[in-house]
Amino acid sequence: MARLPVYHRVLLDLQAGGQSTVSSEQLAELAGVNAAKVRKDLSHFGSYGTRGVGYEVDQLLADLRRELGLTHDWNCILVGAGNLGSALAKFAGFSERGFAVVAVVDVDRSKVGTHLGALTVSHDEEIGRLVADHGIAIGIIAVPPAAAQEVADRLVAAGVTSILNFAPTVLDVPDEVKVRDVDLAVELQILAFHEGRREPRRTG
Amino acid sequence: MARLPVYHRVLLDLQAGGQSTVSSEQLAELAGVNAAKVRKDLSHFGSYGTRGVGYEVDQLLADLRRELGLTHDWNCILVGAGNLGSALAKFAGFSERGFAVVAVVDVDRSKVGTHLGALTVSHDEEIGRLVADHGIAIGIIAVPPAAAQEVADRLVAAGVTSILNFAPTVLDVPDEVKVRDVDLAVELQILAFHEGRREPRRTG
DNA sequence: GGGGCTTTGTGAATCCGTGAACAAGGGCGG
DNA sequence: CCGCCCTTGTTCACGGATTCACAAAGCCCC
Ligand SMILES: NC(=O)c1ccc[n+]([C@@H]2O[C@H](COP(=O)([O-])OP(=O)(O)OC[C@H]3O[C@@H](n4cnc5c(N)ncnc54)[C@H](O)[C@@H]3O)[C@@H](O)[C@H]2O)c1
Ligand SMILES: NC(=O)c1ccc[n+]([C@@H]2O[C@H](COP(=O)([O-])OP(=O)(O)OC[C@H]3O[C@@H](n4cnc5c(N)ncnc54)[C@H](O)[C@@H]3O)[C@@H](O)[C@H]2O)c1
Repeated sequence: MARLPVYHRVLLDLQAGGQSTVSSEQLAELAGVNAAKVRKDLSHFGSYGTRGVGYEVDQLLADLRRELGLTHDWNCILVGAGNLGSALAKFAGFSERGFAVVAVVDVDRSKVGTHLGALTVSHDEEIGRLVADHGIAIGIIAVPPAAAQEVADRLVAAGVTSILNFAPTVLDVPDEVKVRDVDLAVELQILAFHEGRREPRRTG
Repeated sequence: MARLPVYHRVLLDLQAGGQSTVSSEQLAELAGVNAAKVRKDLSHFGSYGTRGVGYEVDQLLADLRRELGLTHDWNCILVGAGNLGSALAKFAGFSERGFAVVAVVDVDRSKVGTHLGALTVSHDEEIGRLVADHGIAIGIIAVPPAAAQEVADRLVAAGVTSILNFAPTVLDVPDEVKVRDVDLAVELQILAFHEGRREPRRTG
C-alpha cells in the first residue's frame, strides 16, 4: 500500500504535537483519504484500536515502522551528482524518515572528490565496493536518460535490490529488483491533461 | 490515465529514432505495460491503427498531444528557490515535454534578483502579477512543509488551478484545483517496505 | 485477385480497490 | 453495576481497471 507512508508521516506530526490517541476519522482527514480506508489498511496488519476511543499514536507508529521496515535506517547510494543529484544529496529531510544517503558517485572525474553537504563524491567504478562496504540495498539514479540503463545494470550487479529512478526511461532489471520511477514531466502532463479538460483552450 | 504521458515519451524516442510505425506490442514493451492495455487506452480517444501494421508514430503523437493538452506550451511558476527549486529551475528537460518554468519566486530577499539558468528570482508578493502576466495555470511548490499551505493559498488566490507539490504535506485546496504530490521519502519507504518483506532483517 | 499472415479493436470474465453501512465492543457516566 | 454512546472491525455491493482471447480487417506476396 502506498498510503502507509503517508499515515506514518501524519502520525509523526501528531506525536510531535503531543497527541496520544487518534481516531480513524481524524487520521483520514489529515491524510486526505476515506476513514473506512484507514481502518481497513490498519486492520490488515493486526491493528489494536480501542473501540470508542481510537488508536494509540505511539503504538500505531511502532507498528507502522515495523510494517514499513523502518526499524533501522536504510543506507542508499546516489548515482549522478548533477542538478538533481546535488539537491538530493544536500537534502536533510530523508534522515528524519529513516533513510541515509551514504554514498554519491559520478562518472565525471572533475566532480569526484567534491563535497555535497557531508558527503564526498566517489567515482562510478567504486559502486561495487561502496555497496558492499555499507550494506546498501537501495540505489537512486539521477543521471541522464541515456546512461540510466547502464547505471541500473551496475547497481544490480553490485547487489542493489531496490531502485528509485529519476531518469525518464523504463529500466530493464531482473524480476527480483524493485524499481520506482519518478518522472516529473509525467506529473506535469497529468496536470495539463486535466487542465485541458477544464476549458478547451486557455492561455498557458 | 497516468500512462498516456509514458506513451508520449516513448513515441518521442521512437520518432527521434526514425521509426514510422509501431505495434501495440512494441509500444507495450517499451512502456512496461500490457499490449491489450495499450490498445484499449489508445482506442479510448479514437485511435487509427492499421490492422496488420500498427500505428503511425507521427499520427499517434499528434493525437496524444491533443489529448494531453500539449498543443501549446504550459507556463509554470516555481515557488521556492532552495535546493530542489534550483535544480528544477535549471533543468532543461521540461521544455522538451511541453512545459516552461517562466517565473521563480522566493520569500528570502537575499535570493530575489539572483539568477537560476535564464530566470531571475522574484519576490513572493509578485505571485499574483506573474501569474496574471504570463497566463500561468500550473504552480510548483518547493518550499519547506510549514510554508506549503500558505503558498498553496496564494497560488490559488492568484488563479493557479493545478499544483505540483514537493512538500510532504496534504494541501487543502478548493475542489476545482488539482494537486499532485511528489514525496520522495514516501517513494523510498515503499521500496523499503518491499525490501523488508524480502528477507526479515538484513543490513541497510 | 486471392489467400495467408499479422495486428487491431473489443467482448467477456475476472480481479482489485473503494466506500457505505452496520454489528460488535469498550469506556464512561450515572 | 448498567446502559448509553462512540469508534472500530468487517461485510457487502459496486465500479473500474486489467487481462485473455478472438473475430474483423488490412497488407503483401504469389
Ligand atoms: N534537474 C531536475 O530538476 C530534474 C527534473 C526531472 C527529471 N530529472 C532527471 O534527472 C536526471 C538527472 O538530471 P540532472 O538535471 O541532475 O542532470 P545533470 O546533467 O545536471 O546531471 C547528471 C549527472 O550524471 C552524471 N553521469 C552521467 N553519466 C553517468 C554515469 N554513467 N554514471 C554516473 N554518473 C553519470 C553526469 O556527470 C552529471 O553529473 C535526468 O535523467 C533528468 O531527466 C531532473
Ligand atoms: N531537496 C531535495 O532533494 C528534496 C527532496 C525531497 C523533498 N523535498 C522537499 O522540497 C521542499 C524544498 O526542499 P529544499 O531542499 O529545496 O528546501 P530549502 O530549504 O533548500 O529551500 C526552501 C526555499 O523555500 C523558500 N521559502 C520558504 N518559505 C517560503 C514562502 N512562504 N514563499 C516562498 N518561498 C519560501 C526558502 O527561502 C528557501 O529558499 C521541502 O518541502 C522538502 O521537504 C526536497
